[in-house]
Amino acid sequence: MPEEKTATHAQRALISLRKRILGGELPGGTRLFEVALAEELGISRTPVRAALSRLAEEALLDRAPGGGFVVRSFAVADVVDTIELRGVLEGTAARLAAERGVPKAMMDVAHDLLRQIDSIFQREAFDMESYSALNATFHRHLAEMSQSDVLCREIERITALPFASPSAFLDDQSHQAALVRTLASAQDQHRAIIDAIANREGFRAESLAREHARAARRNVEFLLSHEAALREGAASLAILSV
Amino acid sequence: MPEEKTATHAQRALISLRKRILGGELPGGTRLFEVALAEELGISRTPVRAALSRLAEEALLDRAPGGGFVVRSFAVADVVDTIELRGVLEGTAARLAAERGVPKAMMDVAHDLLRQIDSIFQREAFDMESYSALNATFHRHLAEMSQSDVLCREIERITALPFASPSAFLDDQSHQAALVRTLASAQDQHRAIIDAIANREGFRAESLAREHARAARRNVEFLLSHEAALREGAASLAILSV
DNA sequence: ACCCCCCTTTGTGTATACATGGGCAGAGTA
DNA sequence: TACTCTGCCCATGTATACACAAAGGGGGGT
Repeated sequence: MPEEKTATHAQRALISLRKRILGGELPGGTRLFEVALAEELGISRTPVRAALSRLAEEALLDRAPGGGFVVRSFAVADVVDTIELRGVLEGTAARLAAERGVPKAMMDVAHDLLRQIDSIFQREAFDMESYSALNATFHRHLAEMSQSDVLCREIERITALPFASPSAFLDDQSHQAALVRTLASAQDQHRAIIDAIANREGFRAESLAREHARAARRNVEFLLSHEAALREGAASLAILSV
Repeated sequence: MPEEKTATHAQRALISLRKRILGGELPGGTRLFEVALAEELGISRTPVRAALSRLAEEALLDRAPGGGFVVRSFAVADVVDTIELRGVLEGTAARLAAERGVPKAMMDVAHDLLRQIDSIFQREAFDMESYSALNATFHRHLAEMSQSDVLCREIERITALPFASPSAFLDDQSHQAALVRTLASAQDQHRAIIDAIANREGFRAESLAREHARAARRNVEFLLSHEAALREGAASLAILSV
């Protein structure tokens, strides 16, 4: 077997359960029982509890009133609201960056990331994997430019939800061709946000970052409007309850 | 004080540890050891672990890289940023409420809360405890008017931090007299926010809610500018690292 | 026939013993 | 003196046994 498995049982359980929740195999509302999971995974209850507890931190599980854990339900409205929230938070990061000013070194990194993303568009075959990675890095860097640990932390937290990540629907195989066309304009927005920050235009930076998140929202709504066919290919949406 | 010890050891440990962290008795950066805490509390490691895990969910503890927990450090900048963040989130709630429209029943509750707060100002002796409670209720209701579970959840999460709560510095004994004067204008802002929502003025509602949070920020900055004397009385600030 | 009580089942809470692994100190050597 | 290697120690990881509380079902009483 691929001996890659991480050290502790708790970590393996965490990874395994997370995958099953995100994959929709454990639908929202499912009560998770320690004993059952322990037997299933061939480990004792203790590491299972540890894993469940961490999944609750990740907001994938809710604690049931009398103890125990329940898989959190995500409706379509929740996905939309979460993306909206990411837009608001990234907008705040952009505004704070503009208002507070960004050290030159950090600004250089931002421009470098912009250039790297540009270069992807210039190759013949579009390398979605590289774009997705660079896009994630750019967004992480944008958060850091706010120079607010608190804000970074919350953005990271929200972004950890699979459907709310800035690169959420890029890996989905179903509609890449249609998607690539929209990425060029996303990159224009990236550039505009950095420009606004450089010019200390807080309001403009915030507005642009919010609008940028709307692209992800349109993406979700597009995927969901085409029911089964496209939705099958959208792994990030497997978690949806309805 | 009705000594209402809850059922389980884990809950008692949670409460005890939370109090000690918030009270500054366990300063930021302190590593918490399971065995030591277990002995200290006279219980076994298992419930201690459970309590630590929940404190990590509450963002009062960080998980150390190699396992274990460390008390989170809050600098002044973090307090300011957290309050700013609350303003942003409540602003978003207010905007969404305005954009999406609020059911009449909910709007009635909001107006009723406004009236109840008004009535506090009309008594001779200002009842800070009642004001504090009503203020918290009003802010919770404002979040709910957004009709977004995701947003409510995040607001509640941020608001759980002692210094970020809308009623954070109201209970502090030291400067109540000076404080009461500002509360009347806070109530004006409450009214304006609800008015904006009723008129479906999203931008105005958002701006007002943000500005409203700035009052809390000014409060912190005032308390901190008067060093020891006032800060002693501000229990919410005991957690501060510096 | 209905209701109440008890007993069993099931799930989490807790204690404890043992495993494991990383870091540090001390000794031995170049 | 500096460096490294070894072994101990401490903190967390894991398994397991037992405790306890809640819910459900069956049996007996009225």
